[in-house]
Amino acid sequence: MGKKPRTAITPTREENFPEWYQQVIKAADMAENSPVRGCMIIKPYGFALWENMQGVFDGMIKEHGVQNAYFPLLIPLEFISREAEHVEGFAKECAVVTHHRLEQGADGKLQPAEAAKLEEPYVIRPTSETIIGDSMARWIQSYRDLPLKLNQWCNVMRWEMRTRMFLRTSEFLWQEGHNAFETAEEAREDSLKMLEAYRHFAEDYLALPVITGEKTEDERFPGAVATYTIEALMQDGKALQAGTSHDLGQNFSKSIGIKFQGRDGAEQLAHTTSWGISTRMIGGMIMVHGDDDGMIMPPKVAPHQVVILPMVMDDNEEQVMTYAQKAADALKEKGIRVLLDSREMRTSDKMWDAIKKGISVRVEIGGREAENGEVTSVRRDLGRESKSTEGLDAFLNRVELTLDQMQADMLQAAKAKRDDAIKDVSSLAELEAMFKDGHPGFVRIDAVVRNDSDYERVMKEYSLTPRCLPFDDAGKVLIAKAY
RNA sequence: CGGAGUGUAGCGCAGCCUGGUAGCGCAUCUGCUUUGGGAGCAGAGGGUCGCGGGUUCAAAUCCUGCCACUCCGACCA
Repeated sequence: MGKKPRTAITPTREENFPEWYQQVIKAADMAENSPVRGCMIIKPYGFALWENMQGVFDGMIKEHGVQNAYFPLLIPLEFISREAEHVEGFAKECAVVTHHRLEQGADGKLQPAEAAKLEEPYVIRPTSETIIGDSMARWIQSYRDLPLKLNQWCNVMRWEMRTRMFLRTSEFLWQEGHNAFETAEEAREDSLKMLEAYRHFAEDYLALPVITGEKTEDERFPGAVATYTIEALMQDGKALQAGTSHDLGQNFSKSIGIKFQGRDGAEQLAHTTSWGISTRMIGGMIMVHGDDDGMIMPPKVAPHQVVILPMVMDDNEEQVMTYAQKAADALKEKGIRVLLDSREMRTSDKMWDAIKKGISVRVEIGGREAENGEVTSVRRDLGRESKSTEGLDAFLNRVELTLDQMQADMLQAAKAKRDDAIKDVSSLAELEAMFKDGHPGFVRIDAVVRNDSDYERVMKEYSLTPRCLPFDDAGKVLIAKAY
């Protein structure tokens, strides 16, 4: 068999990172472009990943006392205009619904019916602060109604100029949490708590190392008092904002009227927060974990944690399949998400399919294994070097450990790469030289650099943005190119 | 919205400069042989060449208008 070392994905990351990214998504069968500009079709394998992510995070927020609810897709135009900065921030990317009926035009083609023009247009939600706030204003009467913590899993739409699958699409899936509190301290604390939930989720489930910090004023969410972020670093050296939480102070309460009677009997405005993560995180996982053979799924959220490939010959099909089924059942019994790949395909094709999809552990079962009660397994992140054969029971006993180890190793590897790509500099000139030299990654510098008269020029020239004021390095700012 | 590029079979591309029967690789289907890291041979199916005008006996090819997508910027999760 021809076995020249070939990568499953062309081009390689080195050759053309953006193209590699697209090809990984295609090869793993996660998503494809849609007939609608800027939107994507999430295919079953990609959606399975999202569902697992949802499942984990949904559990986490419920432990924080958050309740799920659902608010409408359409928002009255007037709602959006309530908060001044909010309008400013979103007006230019809102899709607007203006009619409620179609009719045949003179040319026989369907068109919006003039007679069915809406008096007040609706906006397709770019985010739901205003419409949820409207409900909160009615639901909250007394300090006894607080805190109120709501979340919804939904789609939102922002008319983006330039889209990229998962990273930036006009329509995307996310969760948006909206909490209301009695005091400013509680709201501030809450926004930091939700950020910590994001960090925990990203690092301990997606194996994405992130830096937590606060956004600078210019990067703040429209209408927020403070915006907090988790920033991840992709393999090409660009940063990705993977989740944000906002302390909205009383800005939205004031403009929407979320008032309550306080303990002293006086009327007060609630303090609110909002926080969200989206399908964008999937893009981050691809760009942090993927290699030149495709996706690598962190075991904790992998759609399939183990794939079993039966190596069937003409004379042993029944024996091998029976044994493979037994192994699959035993794994399922342990709560492992296992896929027995019994499709009628060449085994080598199934193998590459499993590799490109990034299935965490691959198990090969052929005549030898069936005969001896063994399994042969390989970890996706380590490749064929990690191939080993052992008794089925021994494998079953350690499989959870193996998955945990892989999860930990993936985070560790990503962290090492990330830390390597953070450079400290002490002047703007040094920073400029760094990026002029093509530095891939973060540069850490005294936050006062932002007062430098030449700061704007340098940032613009190298398309840099301040990613955050990291909590772990007071007085510093992290600067990088970003998605 | 600027700059660049690409639209030809499911996917990736050649053909265009110099107009003349629409091709290649992979995938698909059939048969046989194979089978532990991308199998071999033989055969088969599959196309309004992005869309509309124009030039011409003749257009994937030349002219022209439009559309879509991708990349790089500006904007943003």
